[in-house]
Amino acid sequence: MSNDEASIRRNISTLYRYGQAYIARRIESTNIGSGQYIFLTTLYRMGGVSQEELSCYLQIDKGTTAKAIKKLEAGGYLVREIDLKDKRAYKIFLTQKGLDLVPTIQAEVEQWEKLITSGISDEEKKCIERILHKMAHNAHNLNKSRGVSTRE
Amino acid sequence: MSNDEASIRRNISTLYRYGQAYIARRIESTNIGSGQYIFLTTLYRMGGVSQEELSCYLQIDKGTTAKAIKKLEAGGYLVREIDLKDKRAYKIFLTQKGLDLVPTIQAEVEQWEKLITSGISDEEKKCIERILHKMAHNAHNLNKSRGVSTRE
DNA sequence: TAGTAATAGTTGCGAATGCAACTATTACAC
DNA sequence: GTGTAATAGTTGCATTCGCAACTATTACTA
Repeated sequence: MSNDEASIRRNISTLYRYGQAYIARRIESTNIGSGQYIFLTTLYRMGGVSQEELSCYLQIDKGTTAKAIKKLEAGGYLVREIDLKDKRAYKIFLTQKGLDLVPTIQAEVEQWEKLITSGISDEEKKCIERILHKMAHNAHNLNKSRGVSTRE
Repeated sequence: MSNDEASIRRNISTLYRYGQAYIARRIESTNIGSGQYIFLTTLYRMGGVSQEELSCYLQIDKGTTAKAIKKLEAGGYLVREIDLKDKRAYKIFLTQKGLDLVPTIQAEVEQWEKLITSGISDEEKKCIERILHKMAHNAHNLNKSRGVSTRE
């Protein structure tokens, strides 16, 4: 207990905060912030989804999603079409401007991962990817089983 | 394309956000938020340090530290004494109220780590602790080498 | 010793985020 | 069908956080 530097939670915090700052700096020439790029890269692979689906997939609050999508739409990076099968929802598509930007962003994200995994073997990288995914999954399940008493 | 769900950065983000929310819920009966508890637990082990030392050790911006310490002082969890050897700095100590609360917070943090590492072997846990620490270290060095140079 | 650097801390600003309350639409009872 | 519950999205509020500009003190240097 004396040495806290191996704490999972503390290193997660450091990596998250530094990662956000890194991406923000690297794409600051666009008007896209660290809170929006993840939606662009996700929509690149999953065009036509709704905000609800984005929120669920990325495990991000739907209010946060709404604000990010709003900014990206204002910036001309995506468009929203009302889903005619469910008029509450939108179907979201990247514009050409959005599509053009994604490779740049992806390169920055890959560069970040490369930098922080410097000195870490491919095997260890596989290991950490697998375990991080499992931990995130645990965290998500934990959250689901909380509070909402009517379901699950 | 490539499945993005193993992305280090995405799972780090999920774990950070869910972790913050978990701790906030678990200690909401106190008036301590998820942005302050880390200072309490750190001061428990390192009493008498300055805000600068806290910022450096936790790798948190000194402005953020100042605000957290201010709240904790207002709540009566710690006191600040001017360092007579350097009148710019304070030496920070937990009060009895602060000391009494730390075990409760530590228990919640340990419970969180236990919950998210459910189904993960001790060996894997050691592995992830070591690699996360290394990645956080890389991130920190990256940040250091940025500001020093004048270019970019 | 005077003048400049660096350092410790504070504060204001803005971004990212979650939560809760709200509207509008859809789904499901009956 | 009517009424209630669930769902998609919006918005306001509060918290966390980093950055930059600022003050006060200390360290360094010429």
